[in-house]
Amino acid sequence: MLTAATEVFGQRGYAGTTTDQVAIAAGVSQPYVVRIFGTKEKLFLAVLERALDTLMAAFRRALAEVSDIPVHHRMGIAYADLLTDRGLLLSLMHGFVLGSDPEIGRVARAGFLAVYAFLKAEAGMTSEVAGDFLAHGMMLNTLVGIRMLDEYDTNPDARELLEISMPNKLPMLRGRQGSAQA
Amino acid sequence: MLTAATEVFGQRGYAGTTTDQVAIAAGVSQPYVVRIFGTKEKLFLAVLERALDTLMAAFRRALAEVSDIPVHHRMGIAYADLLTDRGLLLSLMHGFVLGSDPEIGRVARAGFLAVYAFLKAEAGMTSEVAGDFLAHGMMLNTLVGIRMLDEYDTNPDARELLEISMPNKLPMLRGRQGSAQA
DNA sequence: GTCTATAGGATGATAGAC
DNA sequence: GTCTATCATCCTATAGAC
Repeated sequence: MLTAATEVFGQRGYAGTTTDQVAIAAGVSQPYVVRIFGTKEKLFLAVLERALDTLMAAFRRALAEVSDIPVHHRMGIAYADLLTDRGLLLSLMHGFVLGSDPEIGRVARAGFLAVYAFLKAEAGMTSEVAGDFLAHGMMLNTLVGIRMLDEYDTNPDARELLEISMPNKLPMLRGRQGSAQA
Repeated sequence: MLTAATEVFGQRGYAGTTTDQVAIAAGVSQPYVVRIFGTKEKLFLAVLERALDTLMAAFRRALAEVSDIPVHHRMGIAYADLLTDRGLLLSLMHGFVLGSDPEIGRVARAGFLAVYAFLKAEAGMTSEVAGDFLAHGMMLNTLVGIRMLDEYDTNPDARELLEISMPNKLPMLRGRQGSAQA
């Protein structure tokens, strides 16, 4: 049910999603969704928290890996791999731009800062490198959210932008165009 | 009325904004807002188009300037200056993550690609530099949307992140904390 | 645990007066 | 041009049965 909610919220945003859409995606009744999570807002907060936990776990795993690929690059791959968890990065992104909402904003800021702190303290990045890393993460989120993949075949600039922003990830993503989306 | 709508949409997003909130912000009646723009969606599209026009105009102006500051840097300043137009960058950002909506997605993708094309063709950036430029733009949008400024005084990481991402812009922004937001 | 039925409130849009 | 009144729909949440 959380994963179903993640997918729908990722696609339509917090306000744009109805508890009924989540219920249908999860194969349960609408009142049951509300019964389990209390309110729609609590459901979204649960989605955000699971997304942040998943993200941090992926980063820790990438950091612990023994490999000759530089840490910085491994973390980028780990981030892009999260695209397979449909709606996860986009739900986060929707949370990030809703900072004006008291509860959502609090969780979003705390999560964002936790990632930044992790990149510096544990992954050993400088402030500048961590900032660049996050910037490219936000770019990737945006490209997915804006569905730039839809223009891959028809617009050379779109293709170029995608290839710059997520090399190695495109074959996987292009295999599932048209459907729900990441 | 468009500027009022821009501010509200920037803060609450497309679905999270009611035509009544826009009407109040503009000092008119709710039916009048609908009467003028036809539908809420058309209103949002008008906001997006104005934002994109304003953005491109700012870039062209920065490009035409005679200065010893490198073009690349001038464009960054021009972008950050758009923060004074409340809600403009955030309305754009909300549009960007709604790529799944047929109409909004179409306008958002076209606008994003137009900016990318401009950066390469007219500002003379390489694909990589243009990609980096856009990435940092998305980062700035995110930091504003998440209201990272609210943590400036209490969280050293937040402060650091803001200073990395928008040097020279903080004094201006900090002068209007707590109110609506950019 | 999960459903059906439904209340209660908001919201986008229309009609029509001034 | 702009408003008041209002409808119809949608949506979150609750009540209560199985």
